[in-house]
Amino acid sequence: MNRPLRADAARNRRLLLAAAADEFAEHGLEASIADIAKRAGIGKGTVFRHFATKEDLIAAIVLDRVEALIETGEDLLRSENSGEALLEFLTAAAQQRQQRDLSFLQRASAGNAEVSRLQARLQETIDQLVERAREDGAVRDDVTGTDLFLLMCAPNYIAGYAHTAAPELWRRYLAIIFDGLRPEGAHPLPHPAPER
Amino acid sequence: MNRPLRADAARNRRLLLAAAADEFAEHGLEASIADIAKRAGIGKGTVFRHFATKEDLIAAIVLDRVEALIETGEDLLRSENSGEALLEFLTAAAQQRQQRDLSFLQRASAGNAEVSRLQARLQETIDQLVERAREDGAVRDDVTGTDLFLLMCAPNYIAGYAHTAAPELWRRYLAIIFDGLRPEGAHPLPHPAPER
DNA sequence: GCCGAACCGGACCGGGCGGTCAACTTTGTA
DNA sequence: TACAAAGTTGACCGCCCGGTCCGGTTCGGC
Repeated sequence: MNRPLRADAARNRRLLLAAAADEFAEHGLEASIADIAKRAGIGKGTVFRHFATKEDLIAAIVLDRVEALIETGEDLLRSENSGEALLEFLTAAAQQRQQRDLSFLQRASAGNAEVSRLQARLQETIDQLVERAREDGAVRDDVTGTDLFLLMCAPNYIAGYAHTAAPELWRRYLAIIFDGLRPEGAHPLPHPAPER
Repeated sequence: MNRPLRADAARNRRLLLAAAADEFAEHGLEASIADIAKRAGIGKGTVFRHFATKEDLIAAIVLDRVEALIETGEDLLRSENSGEALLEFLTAAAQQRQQRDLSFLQRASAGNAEVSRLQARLQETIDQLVERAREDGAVRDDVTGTDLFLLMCAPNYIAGYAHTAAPELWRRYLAIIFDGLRPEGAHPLPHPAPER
């Protein structure tokens, strides 16, 4: 068991994670460790003390965000209207991404075991959200939790091209996609749902 | 006016473009010029003779693909069923992307003037495709050509996570999104369509 | 078949990157 | 307050990348 971090180390860790998120959001995956350190106001060596490699740093950021999403999902699981809840979850996910688009980090940390573990938990939460909505007839019955896990980030991706001009544009595409998920007017799907 | 390329230069140019597309598809934007040259069976210097910078090479690849899409769109503009035509166009776009996902190149070459020009032409083609479908009542009347321009690539993005396991999965999400574009069961959209 | 222009290739350059390390500073505990 | 452990730092390393350059090769008009 590792003892708690020293006060200064804990502070630096927080600064570092925040600065890294900002820097990645601005410059993409190519953001350099040196720039991140400078932004956090710490030395480059300190970065590597906290995270052995750049990949570890990325994984830590992703972990934070996935965790937040799981919490939101679990809260919504306790709400009344299951259809609303699902839509709200998607909205929350999109909002997180809109604030700072770090989707590429998710892809970059795909191999990480910890990230996979937590993402599986997120997947489970989404499964329940969808199952509930489906039973209530709020979404068509041929969509699965895995579908929603994949669809989740699409609105931001679509709106990404006009990000600065219309930062809330993702709402439009979320609505279109959600209409496609409704039972009314649904056409049979040409491809089976993906396995895990 | 530049005279035609010498026979060997023309051949190398073709080899180079093909190899670059493959290499980018496999290794992403970070694919190195040296590797591309090796794959094409030519020297590194030759790459830079054909394209002054890496960005120029990327733009050339993107240009080829956008051109192909414009042609497909213009053909479909002459078909009978406007709704089918739109769906077919989206299918063609997705298929191109599924073969080799080079969406990141599109983003990387966003600044290029030539690319912008051709993309504007593609946009026009899509506008007409959508307008026709809308008049026929095949799609809801609050979606625009710009919407479809943005939505076009979403199915591949969504299916990208399971690319090798289910290469045709994009068809599923294209169908869901297209259901969302239909007039039946459409709910009002919470955000106006983007301008150009 | 000759010859100049076009083309090819790979050694080379400067720069920036991720990551290391050893000297130094801060922390917190006894 | 004394001191060992934990944390910090930035100069430094090796590597690889995009891009240059020039001696050698190939093409094609005459």
